[in-house]
Amino acid sequence: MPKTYDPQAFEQQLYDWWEAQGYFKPETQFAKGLASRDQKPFVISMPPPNVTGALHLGHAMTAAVEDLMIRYHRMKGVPTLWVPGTDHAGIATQNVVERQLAQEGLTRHDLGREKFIERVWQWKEEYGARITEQHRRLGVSCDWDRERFTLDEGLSRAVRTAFVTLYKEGLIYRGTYLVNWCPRCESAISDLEVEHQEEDGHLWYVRYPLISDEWDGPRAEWGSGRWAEGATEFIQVATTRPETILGDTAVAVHPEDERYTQTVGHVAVLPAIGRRIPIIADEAVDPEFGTGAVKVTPAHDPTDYEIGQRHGLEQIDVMTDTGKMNEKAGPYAGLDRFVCRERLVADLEKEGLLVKVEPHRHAIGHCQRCGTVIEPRISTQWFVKIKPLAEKAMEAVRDGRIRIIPERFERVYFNWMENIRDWCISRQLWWGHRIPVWYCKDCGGMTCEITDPTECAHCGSKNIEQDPDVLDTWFSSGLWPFSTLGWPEETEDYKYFYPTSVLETAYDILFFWVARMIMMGLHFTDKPPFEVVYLHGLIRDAQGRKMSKSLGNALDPVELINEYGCDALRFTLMTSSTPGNDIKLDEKKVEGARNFANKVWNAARFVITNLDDTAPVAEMSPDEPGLTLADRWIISRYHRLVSEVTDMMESYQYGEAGRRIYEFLWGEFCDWFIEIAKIRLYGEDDFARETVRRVLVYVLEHTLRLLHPFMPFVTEAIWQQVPHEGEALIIARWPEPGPTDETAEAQMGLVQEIVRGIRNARAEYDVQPGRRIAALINAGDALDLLQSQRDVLAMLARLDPEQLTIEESIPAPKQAVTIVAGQATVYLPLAGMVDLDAERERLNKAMESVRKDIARSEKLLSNEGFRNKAPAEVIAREEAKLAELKSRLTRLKERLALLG
RNA sequence: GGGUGAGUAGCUCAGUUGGUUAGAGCGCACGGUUCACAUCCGUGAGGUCACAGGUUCGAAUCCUGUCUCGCCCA
Repeated sequence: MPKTYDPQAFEQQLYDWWEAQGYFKPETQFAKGLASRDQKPFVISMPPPNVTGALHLGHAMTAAVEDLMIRYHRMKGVPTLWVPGTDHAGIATQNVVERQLAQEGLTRHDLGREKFIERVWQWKEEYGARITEQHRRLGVSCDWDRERFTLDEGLSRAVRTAFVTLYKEGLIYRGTYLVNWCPRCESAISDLEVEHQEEDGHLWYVRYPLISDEWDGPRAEWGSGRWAEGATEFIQVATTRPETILGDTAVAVHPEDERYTQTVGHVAVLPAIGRRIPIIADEAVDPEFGTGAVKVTPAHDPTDYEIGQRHGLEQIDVMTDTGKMNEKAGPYAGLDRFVCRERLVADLEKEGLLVKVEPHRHAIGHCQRCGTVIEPRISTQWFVKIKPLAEKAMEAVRDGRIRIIPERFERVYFNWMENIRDWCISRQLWWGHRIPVWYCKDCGGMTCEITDPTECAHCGSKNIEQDPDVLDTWFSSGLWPFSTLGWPEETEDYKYFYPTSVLETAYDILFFWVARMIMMGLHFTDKPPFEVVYLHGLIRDAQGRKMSKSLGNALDPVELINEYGCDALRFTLMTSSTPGNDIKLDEKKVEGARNFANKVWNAARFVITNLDDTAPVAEMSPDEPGLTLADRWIISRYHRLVSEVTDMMESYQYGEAGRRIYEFLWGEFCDWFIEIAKIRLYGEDDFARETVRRVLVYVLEHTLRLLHPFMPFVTEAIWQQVPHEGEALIIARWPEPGPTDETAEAQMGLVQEIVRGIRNARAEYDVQPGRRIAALINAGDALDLLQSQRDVLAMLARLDPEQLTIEESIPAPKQAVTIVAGQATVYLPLAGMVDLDAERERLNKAMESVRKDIARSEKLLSNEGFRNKAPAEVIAREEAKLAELKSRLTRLKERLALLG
């Protein structure tokens, strides 16, 4: 093994080998007898990354968590399947390809629908392959033979089936409603795809002239400055979007607003357009806002839309698909909506109709994909009637058939589900699943079928045309857990692997994706699509900002892997947070994880180079004869680790599990056990040497198994070199907890305390690091124990074995440093180095701290309530602690007295 | 406006049924070329667990309120 850990040297190679061996496939488990078909499988559908570009750290996070779950279950001997795939990502992908075209000076219209789609497929082939390659670098052990793409034939059939079914059930309908329109994407989008941002805007106060006995309407041209000449009465409204004035069809006030009681029923003249619009009363108006009178634009505002519905107002869409003003906008037709805003405001001012402008902060909706300001707009679209689906979806979580981790997200889920609104699923795009509805040009009927119809279902006319629109990407993603397994066909995979086990993803797509999968899954398969939803947090930069390309703070997972190795990245992602919490990723952490990998690498190198045909060690117990204290201790600690880590894995505490393994390997196995092992490895006793080798092999080989789901590559690479049974760590069995030895753990604790005490004293007294010093150990009850650990103490504390005295009771030498450790008292006669004053001060400080602890402990123990109510175990522990402290204090006192 | 998360060492974070002296990594200080590892080893400093009440024998942990920051929804 090379001296330094170099992940580049083996990661790729190991991955190829694993894949070639078929280890990622459940069939291999069956073939090798590692699992059987009678068992309930563990299944994850991988959230399909968009084929828009490259993977980011969020994908790395998903990969790390899911691969950990998959590897853990595979090692547990459970049939395990992880289905990978990619998403066509309608708007996003169409956008990137359009951007690419724009660089060639082309638009998608220049190419035409067919050519454009070809172009997007080219993109998909290129980037889909790249994503797959990157996924492999992340070490994902998914079944690539089952890889799917949302536009695959099978998945397209699933989409068709789903649509047609919902259509025939009356849960999909077409209608003209107010939708969110993105003028840049030239498409409707769903409520979820609108991102609201607080922004500084303005509130324009405008007055509309009222028709009266004195004034029956404008006599001059708009823009002449005399348009409202002669008008005597006005109603004042306030708006944040003046351009929508052009589509106003009423002015509304609150019915109980006395200021306007007289005005209701009058008629106003709409500026610029000259349309006569009524003053109406409606409960929805907030009398506190602005002037208490609001302009009503049913075609461009959600509230106004509803008011319009109640009052039968005309809906006038004044814009085009691209956000320009249309012919309904009168003099402003052809202008961009924001240019129109400026012009109109200027003209209103000129006509004396602009009363004032106030700064105003409000939330503005933006397109999630391109950032363009959303225009609420009347449009004919397809919708899913969602309430019936949502009811069932809530029930599944409420009754525990689906569990969300962390649990708090269940409330978020309910909250959203309860207030859910119909889902607009049609998109005016070219890239995606075409809506399977054909319109008859003769009878006007709609034909909706799974297979393309050739004639109208109503009149038999051949003169039919398919709806040009495509479906929201999330409509197909919603079917993912079952469509990837073959649904609507009753395939073997579908029957065996569905429903899946865990759906793991970032919490930001809980609504977009998870909720929809639950709704669709329950509706179409009658089963919850998964049992557990595990949500991880978002990756942020070291300053806590969301990583983004525009900020330039996005770390590329592949670059990190190149620099630190995949294992380091994955270990960092797994151990840096708890479920549902965001991670501020600092490259320093990745470096630390890389160092850990290096540590494990070198520990293994040490073990391996010190073996001599040592056989694999399947089992070991602390009570096996011939073991030393250190052996019993490390075996016991290891068994405890297995038990704790397994519990944590079962309860989704992966981060904590990873940290425990880290602490064990570095802080116990390397820092203590390996050091102690050297005594026997470098000694003359063959039996002792062979024993310690066996312990080293046993603990190392099995701890690698625990670490494997966190750091798959380095563990496999090492494991292959360590004596073991079986062909690969990836399919090795997860260890079972074995017996522990509390006595050994306690005794080793004393040894460690003594060693630390001596090291501390050496450091404080500036003893040369290499110098072997004398020590007198007053062992008390621990005499046998400490005598048996002479070599260990001498080695770890750098004591001179010739001058190491361990007795039950030793009179203290005057010129010595005193260390009180557990039942033992250690004297270091550092000739000529001990400053008596300094030593007195040291002892006094120690006494002070002990006295404080004694006081606290005594107070607690003398408390009636504590004695009566605390568990006996806690009381006993406290009593033991107090006794220990008292003995410690006595010894410190004696020592101080001796110093005079 | 509603909901929700966070506030623990200089920084980033652990701390899952309330129970020893609240931990880690990084950073910092001091010291180290011993044959696994300087991607390392040893030692150390550093915290009134945001604040105020409450429940309890006992609270970082449970409850109430307040403040600051973030996110989601409207």
